[in-house]
Amino acid sequence: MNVSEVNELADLLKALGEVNRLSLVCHLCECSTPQKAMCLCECCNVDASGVSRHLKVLAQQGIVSVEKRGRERNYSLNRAYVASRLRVLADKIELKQKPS
Amino acid sequence: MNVSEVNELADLLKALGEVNRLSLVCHLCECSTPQKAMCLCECCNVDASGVSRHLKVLAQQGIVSVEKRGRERNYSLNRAYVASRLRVLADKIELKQKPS
DNA sequence: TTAACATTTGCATATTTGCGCAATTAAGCG
DNA sequence: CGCTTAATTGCGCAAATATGCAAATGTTAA
Repeated sequence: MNVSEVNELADLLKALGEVNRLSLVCHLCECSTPQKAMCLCECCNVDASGVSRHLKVLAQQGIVSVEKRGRERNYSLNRAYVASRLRVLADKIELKQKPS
Repeated sequence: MNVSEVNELADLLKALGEVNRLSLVCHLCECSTPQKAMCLCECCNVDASGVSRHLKVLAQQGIVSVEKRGRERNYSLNRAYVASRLRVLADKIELKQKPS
């Protein structure tokens, strides 16, 4: 794992490693349909602008996807991507990584 | 997943989500034997005190274990623990969590 | 066009975090 | 006992981060 890979992974983990952002992720995790940002305000202790900023960070890391619908935006969790990144690290740590 | 579980997990991810700490983890990952802290200085761009502090954070989160040997301390990665925590999250995200 | 609504952005602030340096503790060795 | 080495801790600083409020943006609907 080279330097830039470590950097990228650290960015992903850092994005997940903030309580309110992780709360957002966990909330989205339990939703089968994309969620409005306003609706997501309830699951963490920040106002709308804070949620907006957190969701932006999550989107930049590819953790969530945004879909514009009129004046609202619907967010959904990129389940496969996030899970795969976490498993790659878990496998590496347990020396189970696939041969390259 | 309740509030305190989210908090704990966020702390773990935050500990992993810093480049130098993740570098330390990745380095330890490739070592079959415990490593001296001094030896670990080389894999990240901080001095001994910085490494010490980073290792402390990792130890507090249970990511690494310390073993005193005379005046030096040997660190090793808690592979099973870290991997399992990452997989639990991955499973949750992909809706594959075990029934409780 | 005006009003209402959803979201984002600018700004100021408070807190956290990472860092190096120097001092300190702790252990081995002459 | 001094001297060296390994590691930690206190301190101060700079940079990053999270937050709320208010203003701005964009969109729908009356």
